[in-house]
Amino acid sequence: MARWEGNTRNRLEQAALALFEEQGYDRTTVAQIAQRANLTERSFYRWFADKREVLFGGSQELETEFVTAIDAVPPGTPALPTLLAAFATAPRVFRPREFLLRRATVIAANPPLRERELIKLVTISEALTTALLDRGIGPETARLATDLGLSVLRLATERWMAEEHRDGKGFPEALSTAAADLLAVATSA
Amino acid sequence: MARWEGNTRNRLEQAALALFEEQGYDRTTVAQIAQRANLTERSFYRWFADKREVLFGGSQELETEFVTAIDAVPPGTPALPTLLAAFATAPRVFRPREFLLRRATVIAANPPLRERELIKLVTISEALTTALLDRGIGPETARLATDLGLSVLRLATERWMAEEHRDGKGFPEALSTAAADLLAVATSA
DNA sequence: GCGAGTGATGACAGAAGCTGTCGTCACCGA
DNA sequence: TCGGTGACGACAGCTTCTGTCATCACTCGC
Repeated sequence: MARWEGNTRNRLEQAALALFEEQGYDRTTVAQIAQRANLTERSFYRWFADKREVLFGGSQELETEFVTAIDAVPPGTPALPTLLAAFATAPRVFRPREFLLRRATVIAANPPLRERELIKLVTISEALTTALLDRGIGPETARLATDLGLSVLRLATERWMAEEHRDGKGFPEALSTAAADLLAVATSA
Repeated sequence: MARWEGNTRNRLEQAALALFEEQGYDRTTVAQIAQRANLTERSFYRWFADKREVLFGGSQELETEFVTAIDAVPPGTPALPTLLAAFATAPRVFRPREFLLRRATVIAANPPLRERELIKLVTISEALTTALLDRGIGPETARLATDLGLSVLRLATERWMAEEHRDGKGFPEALSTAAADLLAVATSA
């Protein structure tokens, strides 16, 4: 095996994504992933806790990014506006868009990967709630605001992805629009 | 092995929950569960797709219950009120409360089980959205309303569980209160 | 009653996921 | 130049999950 090539983690991620696309998630063995990255199966598990985790490396960074953005919002801002302001700033999207799309396709097609994605989302959700707590917002309010914020974020992102866009242009507007739509649904009693 | 005892599925569920409590989820093997239920490991997999699934047998019934309740709401009712009305009626809670509490404790302590719980929730969420769609509600509105409704349901349930209660008394009120709190957070821009 | 069909089960084999352990080798600092 | 450190390979082994086939209990039609 060719050792010390560097970039080990990224090599494994790329190999895994490619193989999942080529032959499907469940018909791909960890040994195959490792082999394509010039490693052994055992080494794969030194970089990732399990086979699913190889597609979720950026989760931690995203969480940090969001929390940092929240901390940068002017004090005294209400909970939901705080989250929306943070969302508008944060998405510098670390990974190339193409990678994210390929990744999303693979995840959507495989229940085990969807499960992992959901728990990553919950983890981020809990981090957001905690960040709001640190700003003096009450627990239940923080929790509700997080639910609302993530709902808005998803709708805005879906609409955003459906159109042609460059950079982050227009994303804050998409957030505002989605927030207004949510409010309309909430008040149409 | 003692065959044909009947109630096989339930025997496996009870054995699994007990063992998870006694020695933890990951230190319990499927073979042990099967043995306590007077079965072999292979038979376990004839009743449940995998080790996690043994704790989520009632998920399908709950989904059906909710969807049925939605269909019973008067036509023309807005999306969110429809969901809340359905939630207020549906929780006849099939399983004994004690079982649900033990189950919740085990799930909360084990990430693999949390993952499974999340995807079950998403499945129910999708069913709710579809049920709203069938009532002529637009896709995005249905989705937003489902997000809102589940957020309200969770808050109401948490508060509900924290107090002393008999039957379903007061649960509709808890839903109303939670909905009002959500609205307050949504509008406090 | 009695034989064929049906369904649940046991027994066995085996692939793949995941972990523990130990020795090896490249790199780094003193 | 030498010992420490960290990444890696090589095994061994347990567990999860699946495929396959024989067996046994129950049912239904005759």
